[in-house]
Amino acid sequence: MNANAKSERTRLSAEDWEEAALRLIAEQGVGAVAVEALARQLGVTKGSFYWHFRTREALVQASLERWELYGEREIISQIEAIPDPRVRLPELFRRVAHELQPHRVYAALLKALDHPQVTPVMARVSQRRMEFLNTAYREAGMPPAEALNRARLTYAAYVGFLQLNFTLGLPRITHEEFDAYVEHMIATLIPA
Amino acid sequence: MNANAKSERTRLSAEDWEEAALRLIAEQGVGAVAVEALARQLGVTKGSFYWHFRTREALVQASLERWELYGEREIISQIEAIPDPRVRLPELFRRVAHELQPHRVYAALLKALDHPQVTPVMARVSQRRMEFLNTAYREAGMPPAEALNRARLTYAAYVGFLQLNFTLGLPRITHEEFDAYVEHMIATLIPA
DNA sequence: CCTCAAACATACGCTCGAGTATGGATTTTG
DNA sequence: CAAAATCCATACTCGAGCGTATGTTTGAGG
Repeated sequence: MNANAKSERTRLSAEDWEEAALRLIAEQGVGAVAVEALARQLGVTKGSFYWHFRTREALVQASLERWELYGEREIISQIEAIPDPRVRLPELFRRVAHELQPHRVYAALLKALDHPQVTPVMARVSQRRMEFLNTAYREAGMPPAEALNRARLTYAAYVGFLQLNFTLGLPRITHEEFDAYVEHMIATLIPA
Repeated sequence: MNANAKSERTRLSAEDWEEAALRLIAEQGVGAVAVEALARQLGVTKGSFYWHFRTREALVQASLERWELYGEREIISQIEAIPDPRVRLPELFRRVAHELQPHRVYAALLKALDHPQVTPVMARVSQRRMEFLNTAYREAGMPPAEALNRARLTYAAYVGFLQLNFTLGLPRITHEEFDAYVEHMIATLIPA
């Protein structure tokens, strides 16, 4: 798709820095985004960075905005294409469960919720997703008041699972056990 | 119970430093534990600190061990005193929901799960709590395989709620709405 | 091929926080 | 009360990381 880590492209653009920063965020968190470290990883020096960005803060900001803008839509639009509302939620659960890769950034940002640049982004993204769940539950036939709470509960379970499994690696779970867990979630949280 | 923040005790002990560190962790996270900042808060200088601890890492370690050791037992022992297993879980949910203060440290540590000193502590604590939930569900009459998954789901919901509400402050929820949410959790996650 | 702006390198200054060295003050104890 | 142990202050070093200043390369258009 584009240049890899080391010395394929001769000149870099601001977008290259932003994507590299996002990779670093996904792997080591927001705090690990250091200018000189990124420069080494891209095969250049600070001199390059400070041409593209005014400050380190600006890079983080641009990366987060980029993530919020381009890193979402896919799954939601796929789910919205499913005609029967009652099939949507189980399908959503299963797909999210088997594509944990794109959630690496989200999991990393969860650990930086107090960061002033991260907070508003995560507030917007989480809010949107919960509202999506909310309408999905209502369209599946659940009364509004209950649907809202169920959406909150579902999303909390998602967030908690990310934390416990992704970062902590707990519980040590096999592939089959995981599938059983997902089905248990579906049976418990989605009305028949 | 003991000396407060500023200048009541003339001499300090290692425990004083550990408790001060835990307060700081609860309020600003593990990353905010800085030696000189803590010293100012306690009304002394670094010279004092490095008599009690060999390094900053040692303080963090001691604080975490202290938290793991003394900071738990209360709620669990209270719940275990309830005779009827079917009443335990709803009671647990309600008490946990209305005593969010002692969970500040846990919520802060969730944001530092990648920290090498935090990881093992959180793994142990979370594992213990999930096993407690597991047996509670089994004693309430749930089949073992289902009970384990339900325990995972419940604890994930707890963790996720901490993150979304505590740190992010989302969703903006009133006291009454919160109670309704807790009852919804009980109705959804606990078998009749 | 020449030029000029974009893209990068090099070398610096600055701040912040951890850790050390050493001496002074304050208890505790024989 | 003297001495020894405990507790703390002051004054440093040192490395990491951000940002700046200024010179150097590269490549696309005239």
